[in-house]
Amino acid sequence: MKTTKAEETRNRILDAALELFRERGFAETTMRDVAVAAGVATGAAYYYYRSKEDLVMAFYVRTDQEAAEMFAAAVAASKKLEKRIKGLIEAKFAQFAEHRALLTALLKTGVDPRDPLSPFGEETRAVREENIAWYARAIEGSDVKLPKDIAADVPRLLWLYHMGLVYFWITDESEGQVRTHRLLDATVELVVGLLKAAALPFMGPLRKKAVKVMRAFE
Amino acid sequence: MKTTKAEETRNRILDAALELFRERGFAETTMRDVAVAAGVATGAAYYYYRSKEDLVMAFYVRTDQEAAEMFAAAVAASKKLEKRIKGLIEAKFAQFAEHRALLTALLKTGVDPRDPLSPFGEETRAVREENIAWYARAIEGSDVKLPKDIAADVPRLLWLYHMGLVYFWITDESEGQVRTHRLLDATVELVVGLLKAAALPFMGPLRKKAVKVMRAFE
DNA sequence: CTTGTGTTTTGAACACATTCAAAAGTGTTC
DNA sequence: GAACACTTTTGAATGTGTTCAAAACACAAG
Repeated sequence: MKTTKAEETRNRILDAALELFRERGFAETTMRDVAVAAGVATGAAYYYYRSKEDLVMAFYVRTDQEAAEMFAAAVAASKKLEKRIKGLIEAKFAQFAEHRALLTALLKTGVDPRDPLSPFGEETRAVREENIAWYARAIEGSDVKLPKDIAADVPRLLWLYHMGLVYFWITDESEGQVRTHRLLDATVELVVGLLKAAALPFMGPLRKKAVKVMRAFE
Repeated sequence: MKTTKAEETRNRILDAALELFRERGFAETTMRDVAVAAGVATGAAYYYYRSKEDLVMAFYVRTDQEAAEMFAAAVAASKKLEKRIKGLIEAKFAQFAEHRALLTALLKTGVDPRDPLSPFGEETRAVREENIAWYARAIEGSDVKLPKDIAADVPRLLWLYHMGLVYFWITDESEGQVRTHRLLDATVELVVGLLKAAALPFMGPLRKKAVKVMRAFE
């Protein structure tokens, strides 16, 4: 738990930023505000973070890592893949609930895959792979047995599915994000149903076609 | 074809902007550059366009409208739905090819549905509905008969599918966007196959489930 | 013509993210 | 403890999207 002085400053800046972002909103908070609140000069914020959005990314990474126990609990809670996936995604929502709106800032830069903060880019590989690994664990020992030819790809696909829901959630202004939860309920059923159906003997050709699509994605 | 003086100025600004965007890139072009190139004061650009991105949107709308004949040709070219959809999407790519990179600017603001320039928002309804209508026309008189319960939703879903491909295309840096074309080939087959399968008698329950999902989307 | 009203155009001013050169601090080597 | 190198901190300067109050213009009504 030893934090050097620099670490301490770094955290102070992030904490100050988050507090202001939550109170006032991302766009309404200036980097000067953040610096003042953290008790440092404006330039200091840029010594530790590349951009205003980078602050949000730091928050995202930190929060996502802190969620590890909740993810583990979600997987442990049931043998049913459907429940596990729902659990994982709901855990993520719960974790980020307080700062939901803030994440739109990440969306804006993130849609461009060339942006360092893109969820598909090189820089975010570590978090991404960690997240994908959770879906691999969810499948392992669940009630769904995957055919060999698609097994390697499915965790990545589930991650993609989860990203879609996260996007929907971030932009969902309905009370308590009910709409997202309804969508989750409906689609998770569909997705797992599809995975189960994929194992049926006569589904071989269709799987081949699907695998071909995934290869195009790379 | 009468263009008032104001119209003329408006167009001059957009044309100057596009020229610069193509030569130099969106981020690298300043609004001052645009104004100078168009022979007006900086403020004039903002009299006609709300923002720098709004220039791109104006270009998008204009180009999309100009594509009407190509869309019509794509639908007329075949009775096979698969070919028609491919044709529509390829027509769009062809039309925007020269300014592909430019559209990332729209992505950035567009991911936020609250943004006026979002493809899902109120302001863009007209273009969106026009685009959706093309998919309705593609289905009409094609080799695919849709079940009543989903018929109304399918054009909108195809539009969504096409948006996904457009997103992929915009961000696809492969030579001539081959990867997107491969993805298009592979998925359009899958999509149409799915629509055909949906008509089979025993698919009723699954369709019901799918419709439920669409309702959650609203 | 003159006046008045609405439209178009102007360019300076503003706000804010980001950069940068210089200063201050910290620690290490002799 | 002096000299050096490296890290951290500073705050002024820069660049650019956007706003705005004032001018210039267009044109209708009297």
